[in-house]
Amino acid sequence: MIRTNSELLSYVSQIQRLGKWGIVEEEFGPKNKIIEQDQRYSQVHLIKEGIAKCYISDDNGREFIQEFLGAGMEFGELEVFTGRLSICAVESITHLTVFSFSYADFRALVKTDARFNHLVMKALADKIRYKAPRHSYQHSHPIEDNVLRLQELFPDFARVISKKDIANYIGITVRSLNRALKQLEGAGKLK
Amino acid sequence: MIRTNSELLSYVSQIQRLGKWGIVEEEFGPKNKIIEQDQRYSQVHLIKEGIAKCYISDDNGREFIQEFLGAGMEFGELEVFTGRLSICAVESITHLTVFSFSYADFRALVKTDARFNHLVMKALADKIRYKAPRHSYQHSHPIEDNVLRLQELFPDFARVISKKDIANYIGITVRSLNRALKQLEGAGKLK
DNA sequence: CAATAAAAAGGACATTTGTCCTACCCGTAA
DNA sequence: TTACGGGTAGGACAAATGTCCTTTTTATTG
Repeated sequence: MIRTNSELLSYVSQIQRLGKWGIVEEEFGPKNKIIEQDQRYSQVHLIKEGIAKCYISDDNGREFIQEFLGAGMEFGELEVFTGRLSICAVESITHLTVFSFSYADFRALVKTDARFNHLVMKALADKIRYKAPRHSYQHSHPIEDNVLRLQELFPDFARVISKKDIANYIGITVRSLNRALKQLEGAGKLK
Repeated sequence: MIRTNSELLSYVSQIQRLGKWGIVEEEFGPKNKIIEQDQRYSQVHLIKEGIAKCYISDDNGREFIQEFLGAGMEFGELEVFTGRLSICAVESITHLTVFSFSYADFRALVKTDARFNHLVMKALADKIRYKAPRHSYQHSHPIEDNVLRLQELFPDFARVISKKDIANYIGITVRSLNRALKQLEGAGKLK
């Protein structure tokens, strides 16, 4: 449920320690909007520590959470390749420490460092291969199944992530989430 | 709605004409299952001509269409990077002509040809940036809006793609699709 | 051509889910 | 302290959507 990428994180930490590139460390408190939707930026970020959410808001003001990002996950990297505006907003949930690259450095690394290139490519592929089955599952299974699934993947999700975020992640309303939780409690399948 | 990538197609055509790599051309009739879900393969494909669908089937036998693939779209490439089983099945809709690479050649090209590397990276990024807003839109808009949207993106979708596939693409049943179409006809918003 | 299968259309009903609303608890700022 | 906002919880109702089924149309193939 909360995605991570330890291989990428440790490699980037290593690069950063060398000091050859302008990779800086930044800190954010909780509930900090780091990236807004439909904007242009010039930095790529990689989470060193903490949890953030990446979400799309639609015209009706609803939020649809794409991913919860944990250690080693990048964001803002798509735009380097597509040259277009950001599609997701990213907001810290817990306190967050990130590495930040300029587009120029990120591009240069991708071009000259084969291992970095490969890890970034793999990270993109992983984002795709993770998203598809999740949406498919959500679509074709009742809410209760989805909740149980979360519980398996991340036993104490309820203690870290708000109900609202969980609902937006599953793509339902808080009301429906509560109904499902009630249902599961009654059946003794929860907690 | 039907994704394409002319830049990648023309570059691969060019590479193939050089004959330095073992890129072969293959043909498939309509309704041919080229890739099955949860299998291991050793080839990457790129569509030269025709339309295919890429879909996930869930445990209940329902299909959820991820993308309609047109000229220049790759499939089977994720597994080169992730080393895992296929997540989607791919089936031709029309007659299909594809270029096929062995994993070895694909990997070698990614490693040695900077332009190819960049185009593949961009193609991955595009797959991500395309998928997210679509699912978000589908989720938070009534079916009618989704149908109208398809109509805009691809005016005569109904003549090429079956109702079942369209419904599976939007993530609804055929019954609901018919209801929406009826609704729109009545309001004079269709055709 | 006839036979059969697959796709399309839609009625009737049940269920799920969303919308709207009210209430409660808790932490914080005035 | 009091007032307020945010998160949580759940009742009542309406609307959207799925399920199941029947009929018609269109395409395929022996």
